Parts: sequence; C-alpha cells; structure tokens
Amino acid sequence: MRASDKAYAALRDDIIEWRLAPGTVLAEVEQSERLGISRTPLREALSRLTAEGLTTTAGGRGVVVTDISLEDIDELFELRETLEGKAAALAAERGDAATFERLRNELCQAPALISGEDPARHDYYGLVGRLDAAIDAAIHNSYLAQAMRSLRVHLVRVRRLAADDAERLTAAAAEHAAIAEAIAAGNPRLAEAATTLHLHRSLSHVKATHTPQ
Amino acid sequence: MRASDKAYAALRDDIIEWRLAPGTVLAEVEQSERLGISRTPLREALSRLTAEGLTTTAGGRGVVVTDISLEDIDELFELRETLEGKAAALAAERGDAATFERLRNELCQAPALISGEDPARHDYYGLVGRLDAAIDAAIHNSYLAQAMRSLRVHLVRVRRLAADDAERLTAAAAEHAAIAEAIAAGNPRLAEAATTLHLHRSLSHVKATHTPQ
DNA sequence: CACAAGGCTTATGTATACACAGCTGCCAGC
DNA sequence: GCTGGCAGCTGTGTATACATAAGCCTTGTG
Repeated sequence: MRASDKAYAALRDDIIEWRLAPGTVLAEVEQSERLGISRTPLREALSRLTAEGLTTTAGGRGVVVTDISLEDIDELFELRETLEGKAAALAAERGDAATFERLRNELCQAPALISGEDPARHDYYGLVGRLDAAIDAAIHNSYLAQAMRSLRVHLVRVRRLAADDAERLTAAAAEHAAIAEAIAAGNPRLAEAATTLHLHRSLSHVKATHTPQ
Repeated sequence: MRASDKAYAALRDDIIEWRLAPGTVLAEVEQSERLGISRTPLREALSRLTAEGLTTTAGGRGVVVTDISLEDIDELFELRETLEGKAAALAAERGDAATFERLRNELCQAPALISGEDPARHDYYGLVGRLDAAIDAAIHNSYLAQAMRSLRVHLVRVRRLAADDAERLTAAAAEHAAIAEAIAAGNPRLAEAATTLHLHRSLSHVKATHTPQ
C-alpha cells in the first residue's frame, strides 16, 4: 500500500471519528512526522481530503478540518433525499427483484441482531451496507453512484453525533425493509416514498439527540 | 498563481476542449516538460483531475483521460435532471423573485444575441451562466451546489460534442426563460417541470447531433 | 504609550535526486 | 522454433533540499 494511501485513510478516519475536531489545522510537517511519512505523500492525501470536502485550504495557513453544523445537516439530508430517492426509484425499475427480496427477508430478521451485543450489531451495519451496495449496483449509473459515495463520507461524520440506540435501529431496520420490499416489487414511486420516509425519520432522530447537547 | 493551479487549469481545459482525447495517457515527465513545471505540482494537478473523474489512474501506468460514451451521456443527464430539478424547486422556494424576474427579461431578449455574430453569442453563454449562478446562490445548500459544480465539468465536455446551432440556442433561451419565470413566481413544481423539459430537449439535441457521426 | 515598519521565523510551494516496481525485449536452453 | 528467464529501462512513489511568502514579534519613533 502506498504511503499516500495510508496517510489518506488515517486522516480520513481521524476526521470521521471526530478524533480531529473541526477547525484543527493540519500542518504538513506536523502530520507527516506523526504519520511517519514524508511531506510529498502527505500533501497528496490532503489534496484528496480537500477534494472530498473534509478539509479546506486556509489560504497559506495549511488546511483545516471542515466544520459541520446543524444547518449543514439539513443541507446534507436535503441532497441525500434527492439522490437516494432517485436511486431507489431507479433500482426499482432496473434492479433484480430476487436480490432485494433476499435483503428484505434479512432486514426483517435484523431486530435479533440489534438487541444482541456489539458484534451482532456490527453484522447489522454490514447488512445495511449491502443494501446500499445493491442499490448502487442496480441503478446502473456511475455518476449517481459516485455522488452518493461522496455524500456518504459526510453522513458517517454526522452519524457519529447521534447515539444509535436499539430502539431507533429497530425502527430503521423496518424502514430499510420497506425500501427493499418496494424495490423488489418494482414500484419506483413506492421505493422513493419509503426512502423519503426513512430519511426524514433518520434526520429527526439525529437532530433530537444532538440539539440537547 | 501557483504552478499546480496553472497545470490543473491547462490540463482541464485540454480535456474539456477535446484537445486531449479519451484514452490518452498523461505521463508525468512528458506533461511536466510540456507545461514547463516540475513533477510535484503536476502530480497535484493530476490528483485533482482524478478526483473530479476527468482522469483515472491506470494502475502504475500513469493516468489516462476518462472516456465518455453515449451511455455516459444518458447517466449524466439522469443525475443532472435529479439535481437541477431539485435546485430549481428550492430556488423557487427560497430565491429572490426580483433577481429571477430580471434574468427572465434578459433571456427573453436573448434571441437578438444569438442571431448575431460570435462575440454576442458569448454574451448569451454568460447570461446562462448567470442564471446557473443565481440558482446556486438561491438554493442555500452548499452540498447540492457542489454536486452540481462537479457535474457541470462533465457536461461541458459533452456539450462540445453537439453543434450549438442558432435554432437550438433560441429554443434553449426560451426554456431558460420559462425556468426563470417559474422561479420568480415562487412555484417549485413548475420550476422543476420547466427544468425537466429543458434538460430532456437538451439531451435529445445532443444525441440527435452526435449519433450520426 | 501607541502605532508603524522592518526583520525573523515558520509555513507552504517547488524542484530534484533516489528507490523500486513493472514491462519489454533479447538471449539462451530445451 | 518456441518458451522461459534475465537484464535493462522507463516510469511512478518517496524523500529532501531550497525558495518564497506571509505573519508575528520586536523595536524605534512620534
């Protein structure tokens, strides 16, 4: 693995997991020494982070970790609803019914995973990831898939703000199952509606658990 | 201006204007010598191009200019319709009516620019750019604006394939005026519908002028 | 005492040198 | 004659040295 890839992955994780707070300046020499690499690969890593929007160049004063506020969350979910709603509709039109039927069945059994301890919960996150991947593959649109991928980076960052309690996860699993069912049924409007519903509830939950802080 | 910015702009233009054909390998030494800079800033430029999707790394064989096919055009417009439709709707909700009313009036007088010679036609393109910028500003959503910006790069590339004859431009100006009018009227659904109509006609025109080739 | 100017420090931007990996072409052996 | 291996070369990946610009601190003057 290239040193620049390693640096990129490390910094990306540090930002997503909130180990690097928004506003932190990432000086080149400091970070290159911390990661044990030279400045050249580190600069490439910072370029990629900036292109993704996780950092911004602070005009000759290095790059700083981008801030993410409550207004950003609203904007983020506005775009997310647009993209994922369209993706769900396209998946319903073009996807393989059997694939999503299987995912629906798995999602209906997800509460068993959620109520369990952490390792099982990890399986649940993997299941949701497989649903996302199945939609990505079903839409047959690389540009839309790419837009959703770049959006998900910011979403993971937001998600860390909200506590994923078992109650919300169980409800989310049911909502995901509804999306998979609509796609399997080949009903675009229903798939889009189920996605809209899921995202609105997801946003409400994030804001409800975050604002009290 | 930094050397890496200059290299990025030069390569980006070369790709967009089809001076660098898809599939062309951009060797680092070759390009750095051509642009009169060192490899380091050139590499940063290539990183940014790859992040935008204009180039892809060919696994140790340098980066190659991304291909763009007819299927890509369909995918591109699918995403474009999703994003710009939503943007037009948001602009109708949140935008300043007077701004878009002014743009509509200018667009209604645009045929005079189009029928003229090239310098005046350039003014028309500037007018359309101002409409895009006004929508970007009106939506108050930086993530959506960013997604549209990254999409426009690919669109300009596609547009170079189609001959912009005066007839199509006149029709496009009327369609743009309809969008501006709907936004000024504060009617989100109408704005989205007008955008959908415009993009479908635009796509039809591109495909009609390109496929015969 | 306050403000401005100048120099120093520290950061990024750039260039170049070196290391390593992958490919290609040639040569030798079967 | 064909195939496999080796060597050389080309090109990327990395490190480091140097240039340059900007910001801050210090000092001098009003």
